[in-house]
This record gives sequence, structure tokens and C-alpha cells, in this order.
Amino acid sequence: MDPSCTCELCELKGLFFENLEGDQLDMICSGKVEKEFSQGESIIKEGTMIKDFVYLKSGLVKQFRSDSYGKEQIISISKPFDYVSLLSVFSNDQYNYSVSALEDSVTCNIKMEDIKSIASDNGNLALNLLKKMSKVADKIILDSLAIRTKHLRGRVAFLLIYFSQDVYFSSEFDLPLSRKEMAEYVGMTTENVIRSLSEFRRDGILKIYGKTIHIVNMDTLKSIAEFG
Amino acid sequence: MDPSCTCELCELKGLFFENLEGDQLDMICSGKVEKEFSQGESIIKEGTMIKDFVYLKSGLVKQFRSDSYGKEQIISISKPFDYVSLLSVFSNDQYNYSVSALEDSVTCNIKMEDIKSIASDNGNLALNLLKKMSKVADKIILDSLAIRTKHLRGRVAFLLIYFSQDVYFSSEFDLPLSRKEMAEYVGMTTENVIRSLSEFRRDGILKIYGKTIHIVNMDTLKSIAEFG
DNA sequence: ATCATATTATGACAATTATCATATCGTTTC
DNA sequence: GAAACGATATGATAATTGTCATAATATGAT
Repeated sequence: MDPSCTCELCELKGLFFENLEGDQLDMICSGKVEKEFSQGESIIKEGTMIKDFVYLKSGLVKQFRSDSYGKEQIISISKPFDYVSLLSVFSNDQYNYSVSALEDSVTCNIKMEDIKSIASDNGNLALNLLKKMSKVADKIILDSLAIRTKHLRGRVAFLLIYFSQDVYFSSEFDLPLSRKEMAEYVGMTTENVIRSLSEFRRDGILKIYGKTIHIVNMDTLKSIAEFG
Repeated sequence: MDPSCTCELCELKGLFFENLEGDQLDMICSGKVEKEFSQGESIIKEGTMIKDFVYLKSGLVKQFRSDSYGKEQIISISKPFDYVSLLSVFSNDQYNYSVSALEDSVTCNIKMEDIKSIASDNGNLALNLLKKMSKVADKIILDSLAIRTKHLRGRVAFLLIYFSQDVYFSSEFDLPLSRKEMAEYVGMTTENVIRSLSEFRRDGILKIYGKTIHIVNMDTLKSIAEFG
């Protein structure tokens, strides 16, 4: 094996390439390109040709698209170990969504041809991809159903809990989204996101310092996310 | 090859099993079970163990789940050539959704072990599955985003256009959903679905005879789906 | 520092949607 | 056929959400 290959040491190897050895790993390793993006930078643009299979090594990204009015809708937020160039990649030749960096991020890019050629030789890797993809797609669908049934306050609560429990593992964190982006994600207006946050602050559920959120009363917030 | 195998003649063979020959095709063929369901019958129940990979040979089905209030939400409607047991199948051990027949339907059921064992031997088949699955998941996500941005009348219009253009290929058809189910699909109340239909009738866009819908003015309906 | 600009914030009001009550129609059951 | 039931239908009203106006605060450029 190529001794200069660093993929063997990559903590994300197990994500897709568990069953990869020798020549196949060398192929991925020599063909891969790592790219860095600063906060706010565009990673993938809706409508461009798909050339690479992209996954996130570090940082946080949003996937989004424009609706028929030109307004942006956020489809999902992904952290490392989640896909980035997920769904369209195996069925389309161009991206259905855009992706951009919510925090400074690093991606690993592998040519689609390489992935496809290896997957067709290595069924276990293909099955692994299938498993991972279905999990990610499922989460997007279930989250979108969950959001749909909630009232506005519940949607904002849902989002705050997500950041606290799944992304930052703390009751205090900096929101990676503007109020406007939060609105684009949960399908409401910016004003109503702000109003919901203000109400939570007024009711002693949150402390808010600009983008910094401190969840004081998680239990109440959870019951709002569930029923309110 | 087993001469009694009928899979070779199945018009859906190309869907997933294009690249299947000899022993592998025999394995699928001898293990498969076809099942018939009458309109309204349950095909898959949320929460039960996944044993089979199921696809639809004929008919029409809905996939749905219950929200935290116990209310049903329809996730998607599938016709033949679309998946039935789509997403959860490769990542979960139990179903996240239920499936039931909107019309008399026939499914073909293949043991998950057989699919997995063949996919791990046959990367091209696995890639084919990946391609098909990502297409289906993508459609569900994009449809759900599209519905979310519309007002009530636009959602009902969207649904009617879907049935007319993608399922029945006619401007006159029998709705396979009750008004209540239509509401569960597009996220609104039954009363408002009925109201929207009544308005369309009043405005000369539709003729309605119970479950039979005749779209008289498709152009107007399309502009309502797009902007109204 | 100062200006211009975008984001956050709040209120008043309008539009949309849900809820509740009630009526009609069609189907099934006896 | 009559009774009972569920689906469809419509109106009145309440609740929710969006729109518009305006102000305060933060951010970035010069």
C-alpha cells in the first residue's frame, strides 16, 4: 500500500470505507482532495454538475434550495459523519441543492467515477453507502414531518434542542444560523422566529446574548417542542 | 437456470435486477413471494420487524405514520416502479412507516437476507439500488418542500395535478384518497380541503361527482399550484 | 470615529388557517 | 324501508401566522 496515504488514519474511514483495502484504498487515497471553507463560503451550487462525492471532515454545513419565489429553504444541517453530497449524487448528474459552510469546514472530495467503480467491484462498500444514505434521507424526511405538525414556538424549540443536544452538547452555544436562516429551516417568517425567542426569554426558558443562547429550562423547552 | 422462474419475464426485473443472472436470479426467484392486497388493506405496519424487501407490481399504495398526537400523516404515495419498503430497509431493523393499499395491489416480496447477500456479491446491483433509492428519497423531500411553501388552495391543486398527470394520465379520474387523507398528505384540515375543492368547482376549474374529479381548466389549476 | 448597511426587535394590523357547530348525502346494517 | 354511521359540505368564529412599519442594535467599510 502507498505509505504516503493518510486515509488509513482518517477517523472517518469507517464511515464508508470500512471494507476497503489495498488497491481500492490507494485509488481513493491518491484521488481524494481535501478542501477548506470559511464560514459562509459556498461549497456546492444547485444546478452545477456533480463530479465529486463530498463528505464533511469537520465543521457544519447547511443544504438548501430556492423555492419558486426565489426564497431560500434549508433542507437540513449536517455535521461530520453526516453526508454532504447525499441524495442527488447517485441518481442525478447535477445537484438539486446548494451547500454552504455554517462554520469553518473541511471536506474530503472523491471523484464520483472512483466511488462508482469501486462500489461496483465491492458490494459491501456499496451496501454500506446504501445503509448510510437511507439513514440520512430518513432523518430528513422524519424531521420535516415533525416540524410540519408543530406550531411556531414548537418549531423554534425543536431547533434549539437540536443544536444543544446533537451539535454542541451543551445548554449554552452560539447559534450557527441567523434568525432569517432559522426561519428558512422551519418554514416560518423571520419576525416570528424572533418573537418566539423573545417569548422564551420573557418566560425564563432562555437567556439570549445576540447569537449566544443559554437554555435555562430544558424541560419546558422540550414540552413546547413536543406539544406547543 | 430454473425454467419455472418467472422473474425473467417480469416487467419490473429491469428496476433493480438488470444485472442479475444464473444462480443469483434463481435465488431471488425461488425465494420471492407475491402477495395480493385489496383496497384499504394494510401491507406494512409501523414498528414491525423488517424481513422482506417489498416492491409494488401493480396498484397504488400510501406510506404514512402517526405523529405525536396520534394523527396520521401521509409521507408519500407510490405506484409501481416506485419503492414501497424504501428507506428504513437498509438502515433499520423495524419499519418507520406503515403502508396500505389505496387500490387493489400486488407486491413482490424478497427476503432482506437474499437482497443483502446478492448485493454484497454484485456491486452493480447494489449501485442500482442506491440510484433508485436516492431518486425516491429525493422526490419525497422535494415534494414536501414544495408543499410547505404553498397556501392551502395550492396544495390541493398540487395533489390533483399529481393524480392527473403522474398516476392516471387523464383529466378525469377517481380520487384514491378521501378528503381526510388528502388533508393528511398536504398538512391541512379536512374542512379546508373540502373548501378548496368547492372553490375550484365554483370557479369552474373542476367538476366534482363524489370521488370523481374532472379537471376542466388545467392551466388555471397549474397557476394556483405554482403561485396560489 | 462615522456612515451605511444588515440584523434583531416590537407593535399594529391583515390574511390565512383551524375549530366547532350543523346539515346533507351516501352507504351499510338490521 | 328505517336507522345508524361515516364522509362530504358549509358557515361562524377563534386562533394562528404573515405583512408592514418602525426602531434599536450590531457589523463592516471608509
